[in-house]
Amino acid sequence: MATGNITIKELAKELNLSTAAVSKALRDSHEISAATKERVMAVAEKLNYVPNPYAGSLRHRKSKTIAVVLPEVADSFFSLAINGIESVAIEKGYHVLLYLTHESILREEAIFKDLASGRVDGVLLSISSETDGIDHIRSLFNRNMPIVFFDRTCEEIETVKITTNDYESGYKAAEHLIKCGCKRVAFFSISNSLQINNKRRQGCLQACRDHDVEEGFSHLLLSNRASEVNYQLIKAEMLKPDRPDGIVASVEKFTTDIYLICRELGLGIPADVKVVSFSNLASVSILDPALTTITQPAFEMGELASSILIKSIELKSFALKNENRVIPSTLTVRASTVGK
Amino acid sequence: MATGNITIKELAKELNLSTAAVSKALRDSHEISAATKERVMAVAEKLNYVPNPYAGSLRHRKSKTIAVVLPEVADSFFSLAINGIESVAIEKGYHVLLYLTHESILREEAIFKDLASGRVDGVLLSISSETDGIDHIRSLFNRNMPIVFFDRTCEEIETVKITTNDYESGYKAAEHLIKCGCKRVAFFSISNSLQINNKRRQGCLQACRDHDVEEGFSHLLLSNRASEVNYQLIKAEMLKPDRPDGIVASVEKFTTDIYLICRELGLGIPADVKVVSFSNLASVSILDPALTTITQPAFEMGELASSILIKSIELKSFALKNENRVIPSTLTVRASTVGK
DNA sequence: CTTTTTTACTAAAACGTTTAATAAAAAGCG
DNA sequence: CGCTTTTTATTAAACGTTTTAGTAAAAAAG
Repeated sequence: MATGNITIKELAKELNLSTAAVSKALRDSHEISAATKERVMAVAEKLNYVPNPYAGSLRHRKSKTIAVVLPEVADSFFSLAINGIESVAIEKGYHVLLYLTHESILREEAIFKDLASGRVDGVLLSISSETDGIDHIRSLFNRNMPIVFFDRTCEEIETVKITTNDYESGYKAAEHLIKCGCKRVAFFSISNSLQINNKRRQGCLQACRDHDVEEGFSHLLLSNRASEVNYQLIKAEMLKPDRPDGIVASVEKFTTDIYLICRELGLGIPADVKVVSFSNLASVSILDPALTTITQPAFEMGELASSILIKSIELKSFALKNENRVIPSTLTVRASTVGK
Repeated sequence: MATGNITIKELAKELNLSTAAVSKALRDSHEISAATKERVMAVAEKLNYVPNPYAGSLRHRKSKTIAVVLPEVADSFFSLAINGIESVAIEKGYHVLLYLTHESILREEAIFKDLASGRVDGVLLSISSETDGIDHIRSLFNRNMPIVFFDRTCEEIETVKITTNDYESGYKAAEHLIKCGCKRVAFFSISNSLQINNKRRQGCLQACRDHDVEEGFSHLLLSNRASEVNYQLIKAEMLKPDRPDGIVASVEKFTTDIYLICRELGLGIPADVKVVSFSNLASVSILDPALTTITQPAFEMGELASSILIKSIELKSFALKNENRVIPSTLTVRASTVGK
């Protein structure tokens, strides 16, 4: 509502020029003499002229804006990713519209419907854990909207996907547990439909197979919403006679529940249960015990996603290929898997 | 770049109507017959018509968009706040443009200059720790841009400010330490210019005064950028002969360094040093030792800020008063301040 | 059966830009 | 000096909406 803004028309009147001349002068067109340009610039500066972005967008059919569609920003992974995305975007003169699905496919669909309006020039997407159908995504994609996935991808859409090496990370995590002596490895995740979870799970499973502890492998599906429910689910799991002695947590926030439950049940970490979690929290090293983690390159993934998307928007020659760009995660061993 | 979008003109041609009629039908105007409305709706649905937001914004001089200007989204406070902001915004049909200053006043100024374009209808702001001058903010505010502060406010601008009870929280934190036996309370923060820090510091100081340990009070100013620098600064502080025996950390992320340094120096928490931190991390209860915290109502602050801003945008009668809206924080005592 | 009102629509202007087409003046050239 | 080219500007249309003002036809009123 910053009304009363100065417009090109007013500049033109002030300068006794046509609006076209003013517009061209401001964009440093060769059609305008140096003298006139200076006059225009001076007055524009003086009157604090700032061009109306919507007029420009309407004219150009470009908004210099990208949408970032995420499940949530509670997770430290997404926080860091946003920092990366925004850094690149602002540097390239793009604006960032943030949309949160809160893990709801309905919200995701509503957002995608709106995005068909041409509000943005491209979309950065990490799908919700509920998302199974992809019609809403395909529909936008088919309208020639550039879409780049990151982290939580969608295989079916033929575009660039930025991920970390989820299969290998899952494998490494489970293998690490096994090498530390675990026989019953459990994988805790939030979804069966997310590719990212399946890959991690398969990695875990394969590690168990390769080390002959396949029958000990289990998969616990948790909710990404209510924390109390998860507490009970995890507790029930840990009360089973064949409870896991090693846990790979696919989501950072499960860690707190796992630790508290083990404490409640008198299970020692790492003595009775060893835990490794996908996490980007800085505080993992001061947990009790310090947490062994798989750290995703969150910031870098955001940066890469953002820069590829913007490149594809600006260079029509640079089409988005159906391609996986993988930035590896790192396993950092801490006290939750080794030691007394 | 979602070009080739269907427009009202095309609908009009398809329907043998004027664009005006189509526009009115879509907005359910009484000037259009029920029968025609139905025809229009049907065709709009069939052709997947989505109105061009920029055309509408241009016409209405409203964008249905708000800007959220933050230092960073690394902190869990801001993560939660964003969730609150976005929830309210999307519910009221608003879009959220996210801008990060990365604690740089230059970026903040650049962002504010751009916002003068009328790109957004209002601004939600938490200023950078570098911000001392406020010309850029006042300039936009004077152009009648609704601005609502949250968390890191700016007293000088006469508008609504959403904060928590920073003074009391600082007071309570320090008082708690003193009651636990601390004689030398230190306050760790990132800025001397931020109101929020001054209030917390003054709260701490007053608590020390009221309990006759004023001479033990100190204030350590840290950087919000480089973590290594802070590590050294904190370490130096803890190596002093009159090192603090109680720490109030104004920023969540200092905790990791504090814990690690105490460990390195052989200082026990809480035996030798007691720590309380402003923090919204869920994992504080599983730290070693569990961290006593002041928890800010981050989500609620975001919600309130967002809803007040949008209300003021929509109701011209609802002007933004120079008013402090305070949602109290809660002190949660854990092992870092009590126990062996 | 005329006059007035209501209904249902259309034409045109406007929001603030950019740009294609055009024109006038200046400069270059033989 | 005439011709072409270049420079510098203008006019008008366009981007996709909404809205104001206007109008023809139908309905209601008298």
